Amino acid sequence: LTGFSEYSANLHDHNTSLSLYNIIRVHLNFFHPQQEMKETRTLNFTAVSSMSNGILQPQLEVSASKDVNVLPSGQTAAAFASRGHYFHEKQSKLDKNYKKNAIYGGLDNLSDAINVLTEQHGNVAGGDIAPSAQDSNTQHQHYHVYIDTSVQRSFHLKHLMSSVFPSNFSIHQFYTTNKYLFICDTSALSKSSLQRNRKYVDVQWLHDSMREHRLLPLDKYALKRELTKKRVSHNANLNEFMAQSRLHLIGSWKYEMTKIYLDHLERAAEVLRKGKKICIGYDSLIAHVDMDCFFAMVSLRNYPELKGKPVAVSHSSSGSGDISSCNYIARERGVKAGMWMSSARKLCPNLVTVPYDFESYKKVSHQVYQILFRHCSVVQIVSIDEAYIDLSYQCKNDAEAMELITKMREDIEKETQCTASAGVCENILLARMVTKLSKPNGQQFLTKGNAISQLRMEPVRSIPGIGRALQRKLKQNHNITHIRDLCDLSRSELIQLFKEQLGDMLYRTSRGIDNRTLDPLPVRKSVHVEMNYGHRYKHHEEVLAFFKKLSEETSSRLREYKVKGKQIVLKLKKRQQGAGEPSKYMGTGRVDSMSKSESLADFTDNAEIIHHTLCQLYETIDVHPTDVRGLGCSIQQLDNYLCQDESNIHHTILKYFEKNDQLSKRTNVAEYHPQSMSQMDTNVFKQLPYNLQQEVLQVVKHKEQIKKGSNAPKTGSRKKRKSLSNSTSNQPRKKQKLEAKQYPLAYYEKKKAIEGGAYSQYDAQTMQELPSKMQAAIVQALHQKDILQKRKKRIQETYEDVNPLNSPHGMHEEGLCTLFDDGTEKDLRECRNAIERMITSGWIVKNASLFVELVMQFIRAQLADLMLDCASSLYQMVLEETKKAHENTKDAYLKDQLDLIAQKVVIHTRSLMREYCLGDDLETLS
DNA sequence: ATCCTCCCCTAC
DNA sequence: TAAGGTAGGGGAGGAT
Ligand SMILES: Nc1ccn([C@H]2C[C@H](O)[C@@H](COP(=O)(O)OP(=O)(O)OP(=O)(O)O)O2)c(=O)n1
Ligand SMILES: [Mg+2]
Ligand SMILES: [Mg+2]
Repeated sequence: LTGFSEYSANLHDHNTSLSLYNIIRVHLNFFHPQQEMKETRTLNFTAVSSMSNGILQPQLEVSASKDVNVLPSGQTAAAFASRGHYFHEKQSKLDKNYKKNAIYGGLDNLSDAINVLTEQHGNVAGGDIAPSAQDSNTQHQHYHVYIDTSVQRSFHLKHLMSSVFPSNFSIHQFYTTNKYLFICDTSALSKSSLQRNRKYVDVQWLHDSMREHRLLPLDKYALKRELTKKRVSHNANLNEFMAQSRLHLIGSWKYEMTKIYLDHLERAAEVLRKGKKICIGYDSLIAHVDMDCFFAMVSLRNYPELKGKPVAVSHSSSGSGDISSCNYIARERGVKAGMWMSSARKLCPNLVTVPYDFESYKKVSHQVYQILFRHCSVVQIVSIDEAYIDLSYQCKNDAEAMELITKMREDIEKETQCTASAGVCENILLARMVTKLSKPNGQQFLTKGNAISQLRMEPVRSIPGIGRALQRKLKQNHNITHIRDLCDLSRSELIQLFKEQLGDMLYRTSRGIDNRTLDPLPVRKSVHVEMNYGHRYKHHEEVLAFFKKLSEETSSRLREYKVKGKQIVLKLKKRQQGAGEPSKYMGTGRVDSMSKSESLADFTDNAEIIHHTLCQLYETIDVHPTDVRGLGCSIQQLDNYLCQDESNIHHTILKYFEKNDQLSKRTNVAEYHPQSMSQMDTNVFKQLPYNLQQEVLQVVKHKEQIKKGSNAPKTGSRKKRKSLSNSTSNQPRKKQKLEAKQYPLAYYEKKKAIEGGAYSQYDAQTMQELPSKMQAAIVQALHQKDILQKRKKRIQETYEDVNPLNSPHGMHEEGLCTLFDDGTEKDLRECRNAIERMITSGWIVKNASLFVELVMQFIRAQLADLMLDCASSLYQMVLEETKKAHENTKDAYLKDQLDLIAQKVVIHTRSLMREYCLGDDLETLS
């Protein structure tokens, strides 16, 4: 202390040093009144007040047995250096309001470190309390107390002193928040700076305590109740909310990581594309790695003393705070993620809560992925704490796979002090389910058969894809609770009960069938920003003000992700009729969710446009501002999605104009932006000849009228909408004008009639009016678009619809898939086998049209890629196989079906050939 | 038959 | 007090 006072003299900010001196004395007296301080140790701390370079590190001869925090001095120095004349100003400011400048951290006891949180509003203080990045000049800064984790471990901050609390000052990162005591100068207390869960005490308490050499009782110094009284409404702020939201973190992490590890993931995709598996005896070897109770484990590293106790991660230690994750001791008592603290407490009264440590979650996640990428080439990022690995490309057998997994799990534990579990099996689905069986801190390889037999006993809920609702539906309607119950039903029975899609899903998952490949490079299809928390408004203006923030956030994310979108969706949650204030603090309670969307003419990432659209959409929703419980914005139809192909289509038309220079007159009518223009590209529109523009506009206006007639009284709820649209349906309907007469383009007409799809979006009359060259250009564009759509679908169907037919008979979809995936390296024999088995298994009888569709898609794909010989082989093969089967069977029905199939294939192929201008003769194909 | 809009479900 | 987000799959029902 003596040493300290000497240093004090060196501190320009005398008050800071004095206060430091005082608070340390208080603690010395209180915690160690008799203790002799013979030993001298060094306690470093930083006080940011210096004129020289912003940093002083006075040494204080008091006890500090553990390492103490040294603030990132580089940062501070830089911050101050950049300000130049700043210090002169600061000096006078400090002189003027000397009491108002400091926020100090105190000591819990002397063996703990001290973090000194100095500074007033608006300036960086040694990295400890920092305004979040952006607007450092404005009033509205966000402060986060940041404490280095190495310190946090042994650091219990007990007292925070300040005369000035930033309005959104938060100390959530500390061990437990409700112990804090804020020592404030009442005069400086602003209403907005109060945090209702804390006790506030006048600064006089400190002075008196020092005089008496002991900590005095607090009651007398407690600040008046009206000052600490709660504010009526809080209205969470979007940025602050996102900073605290665990769901925001885990929801945005996948694409964040994808961006960071793009190189690795591209290489992974390349390996998959080459398809050179080296595993023997298995179709695939897939590993799934998932961290054990991730948030809980990471947070617990800061509290080694809590080992062995039931621990949950939550913002609050009671009430309606969500549990994000909990350790396995707590799970034994039934505590689960997503549960509220109050219910968890009932199950487990001695549950301990630890606060979130978002930075560490991100850091550990990185460490884990670095380990995975270090050892593996094909990794798919699933979430903040899990990944799939395709080991088929680097392990010959399961033993090698497990050896690699062991190594990686060891590395993970060594480098992060957190454990992971892993499952290895023959496909993605089973790998994931085996992981669950192996938790916590375990690993396992199971053959497909073993995995399935073990999983039979698990509840249906353990199947990924079966959640709350489906579990309930299965139980209530069919008394199905376990996977084995699903296995008792055949595929056709399941499809009968649950329709094609769901029935098939249940069939496949219950049997452990899954032939998806890893997808390491996901393409974003939408961008969402949502906040369903903290909305309590009185006036529409407040809602609109939130839209401002919302659209800014959305726009900034779009720009960050480098995408623009065409469709803007407003999402709104409205208090349900009769629902009172929800039991979750600032929560939504019972609500009706609704959404409204608008399609723009152009791709946008512009905040104003988004804001404007949101406000417009909001007007169409009938809601009182007091009932708004959740607001969100989502952007769809992004320009990264199929963008190349779509721009090609545009280019086709634009090129036409460029080449032929037929841009005679132009108009400015493009300023007219009704909804129905959304399907058009304004750039193209602007370049159209004048008369054509007029014509297009006419059609557009007509559409508008129709829309208005039927659209006006819509509301959000499905029931209402239904009845309303019934009541409007007797109004005169469109049809009359769009009735087609005769199209000059027989080709186009036929396409539209037969194909629908891309072709049906265009108005025949308009087409008719176009110059013939342009017609040709458009038809070409339509054709391209059509192929694209088909191809997209084809990809989906290959994996979803083909699967069922291989089901109990083994994995013979491979044949079709190889042919489809890579026409040049096809194995026709396998393909032939696949077809043969489709026929012999009887599948083909029930799915004749699907089969034809499938075959035609493959042929079309080959033709589109100009793989004529490939198309020809497939065409012939199908005919041969059906013929062969026809001869070999006595089943008349099957014969009929086979005939039909062959016929259809011939017809479709012929029309395909015409489409590709390959002539009429099927022999030319060969 | 397919598109479009709105909605529900699921995983983390 | 508390921070109930994000993204994708898929279905219903009306429109085209
Ligand atoms: N409802 C949920 C589910 C998950 N998470 C977060 C916390 C989890 O730690 C993390 C990872 O989710 P997991 O499903 O992998 O769960 P854990 O890792 O916590 O436990 P397990 O050992 O079962 O994987 O995501 C969350 O905040 N809220
Ligand atoms: Mg986990
Ligand atoms: Mg996980």
